[in-house]
Amino acid sequence: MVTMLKEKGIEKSTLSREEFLSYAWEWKEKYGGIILDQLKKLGASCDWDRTRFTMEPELYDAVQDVFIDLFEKGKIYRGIRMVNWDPQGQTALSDDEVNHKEVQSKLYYIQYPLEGTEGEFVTIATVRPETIMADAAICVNPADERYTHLIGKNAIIPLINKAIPIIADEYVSLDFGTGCLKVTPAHDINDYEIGMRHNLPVIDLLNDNGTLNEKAQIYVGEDRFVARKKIAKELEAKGYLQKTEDYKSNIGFSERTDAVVEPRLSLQWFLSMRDITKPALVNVLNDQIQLHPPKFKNMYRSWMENVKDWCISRQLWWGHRIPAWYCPEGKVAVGKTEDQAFEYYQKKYGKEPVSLTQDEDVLDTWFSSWLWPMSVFDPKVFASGKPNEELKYYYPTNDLVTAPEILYFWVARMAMAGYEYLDEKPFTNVYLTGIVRDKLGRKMSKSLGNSPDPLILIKEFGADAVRTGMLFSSPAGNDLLYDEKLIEQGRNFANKIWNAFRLLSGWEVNMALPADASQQEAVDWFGHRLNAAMEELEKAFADFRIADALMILYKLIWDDYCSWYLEAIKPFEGKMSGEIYEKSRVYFDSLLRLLHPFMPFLTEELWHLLEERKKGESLAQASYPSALAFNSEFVERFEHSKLTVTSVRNLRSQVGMSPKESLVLYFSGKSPCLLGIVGKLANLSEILSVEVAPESASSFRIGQTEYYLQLGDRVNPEEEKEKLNKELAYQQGFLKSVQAKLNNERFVGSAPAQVVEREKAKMADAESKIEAIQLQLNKL
RNA sequence: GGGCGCAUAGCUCAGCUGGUUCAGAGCAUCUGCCUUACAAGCAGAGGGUCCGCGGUUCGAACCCGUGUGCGCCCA
Repeated sequence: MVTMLKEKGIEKSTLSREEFLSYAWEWKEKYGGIILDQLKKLGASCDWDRTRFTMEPELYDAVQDVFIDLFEKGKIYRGIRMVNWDPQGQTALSDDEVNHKEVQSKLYYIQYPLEGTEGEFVTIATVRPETIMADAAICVNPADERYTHLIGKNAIIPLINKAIPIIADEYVSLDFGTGCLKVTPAHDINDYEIGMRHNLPVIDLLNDNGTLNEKAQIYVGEDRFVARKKIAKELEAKGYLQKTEDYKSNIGFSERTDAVVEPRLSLQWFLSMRDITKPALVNVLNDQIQLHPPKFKNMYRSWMENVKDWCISRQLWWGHRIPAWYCPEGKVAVGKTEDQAFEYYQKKYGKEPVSLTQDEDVLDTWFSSWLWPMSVFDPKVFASGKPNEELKYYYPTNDLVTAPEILYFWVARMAMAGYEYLDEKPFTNVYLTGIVRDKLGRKMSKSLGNSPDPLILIKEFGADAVRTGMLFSSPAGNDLLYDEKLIEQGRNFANKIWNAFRLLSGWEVNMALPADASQQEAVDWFGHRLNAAMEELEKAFADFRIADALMILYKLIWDDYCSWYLEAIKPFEGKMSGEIYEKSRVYFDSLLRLLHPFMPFLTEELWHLLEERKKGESLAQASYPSALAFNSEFVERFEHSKLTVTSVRNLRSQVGMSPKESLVLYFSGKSPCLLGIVGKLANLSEILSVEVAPESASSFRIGQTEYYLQLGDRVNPEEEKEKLNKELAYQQGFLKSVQAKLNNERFVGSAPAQVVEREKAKMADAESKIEAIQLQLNKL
């Protein structure tokens, strides 16, 4: 907004409030639309008919209703607070309008004589000697033994010879400067707080334009920086200046005028937080409201337990104007309009005001946002006290998704407002996302130029790729590091799914053709696998582990469905069994449904290509599948089969044998392998059970089963021996460590029986493996 | 200065109340493949002092203490 004005060559200071607001609305129309457009392009599934804006008349009214209500309840009051004052622009600045720079300045060590002594003094260190005339006390840490004897005595401010007390307060740091702090309540917020604790007077010695006023007694009318030099000089001349030191300090400069910002006490509006925070804290601690991830609970608590009253007034134009009015004698009336305020005044003070002027300030932006869960449905509820049907239906909502940085500003305050006005939480779950950073971990910022334009990314990679790319790297509550590689991964995933569909839809189907062994096994297995994955998925969603949920689907689709399932059912040549084809389509349909929340565009498109849908039917509204019971033993058999296939492939590639050359696989005893699939995917002509290991065979072991392949003279017996010896050594070492455990009486005595049993099983397993390896070795 | 949190593979992170061969995933890397869905791909492989030190325990990535390095909030 400020940038837009600058581009138009307009200085904010030349505008009236009304003119400024009309520009602000213009900006809002333009950029508010862009944000919504980006969300739509990303495929955000929102109720677009319900977009609302806190500056709409109805919501504006709601904010004022709440201010007036809380004022009448006595929860809103006026109090003193430091604001950033720009003496050149003669205006208060918001924190955003202050630039902090590190500046080389001087630390002055000034001696304050002790009252009633000759030549005794305390020394304080300050960067602002021009404010000594406003000092209200000298403060030391009560634990500082150097000064304990001085507490309760008086010191004399040099040049004006005024006595001030020496007090003790824990705030003072023992190692900064001399350990003595001059307390100047009007010119420093910490000093102000010390002053409040010790009932010290507040002496403001500056005029609006930064010159000294008559309370300074000396150098009246001089600019603060001129006065600083002159006072330092006079202190030195009169022997009060012990020394000066170079000192780096952080100083605020006005963004508008570049003047050094003066901290200044001013009257501001506050909301008392003592009572209103209570239900908002209790109900997070007792999990009525759950934070995800829960590590934020601690932070939330420490903040809520130490919360200070909320300063709700802001020295800005854009925002909800404070509905407070003042008569010339300073009495306050509240009202949304001058007429209402007039009435209020009459009622409260029993007379008519001479005139009323509205407070110039606006309310903190969170003072409207905290009403959002209610005001968006029923802006009148704060005045009426009776929720309408919509609010009753939607409140409280399930989940709030937001950034952890506004957990305090927004989330906590929505909870406060909710309990205050409806006596009910606004939401059950709060999912805290991370901030997007670049891959170097820096925040995205315009000045660094490291923030990508989402619309350009969407154009280049597709919205689904951008969504999944971001989600791959977003564990709850952690920052997500933006890296284009992740978006590429998302795109590749989308591409993979598209190609799976091409394969599926390209088959020539023969409805009469029965399934072969591999196809039948694959169909049976994938049914179980799918449900197992869905169970995991449901758990991940329930725990708000969104990146994990995506990864479960990524692996289910890419590895299980594409790499294993489709390869297992793929006909070598010729036609596809109708039965298998139908089942595969049903599986694909389920996968599309499951993936839809992550990749809405691609899945919607394929879902319609997969079969003719009814008019108006949409995957976005189709039911989401839920897990059914499955046979985990079957899933494990397949895992065993996978390992078998991989081992065969690996042995082949180790000896440089082409995957096209078929082999015979032998195994001893029993094998849980799905023989059809293993035969097909490992390219085996036969799989045979044998009593004794075949001659000159290479072997591998999966679980309890020993497998053999005759790879002929491609295998170097020496290498094979070495491999077996290595394996043997490992197993023997392992056996030894297990035996050591089991021989340890203290282990057997104190570990749970289950754990001991497991160790025994491990021992037996290792023993049988060693036996098998030795048999192998003997053969060689 | 006060408070909260983090440190595990080259990178981003899982690892539930301490106990299976527990050290894992994805990406990246390396090797071999243009195998009629996909080279934006396929098939394999390697890779870690679980930040250092000390303690508790039969047993520690996990619990306690301490040091170091980072991040955030408040001042």
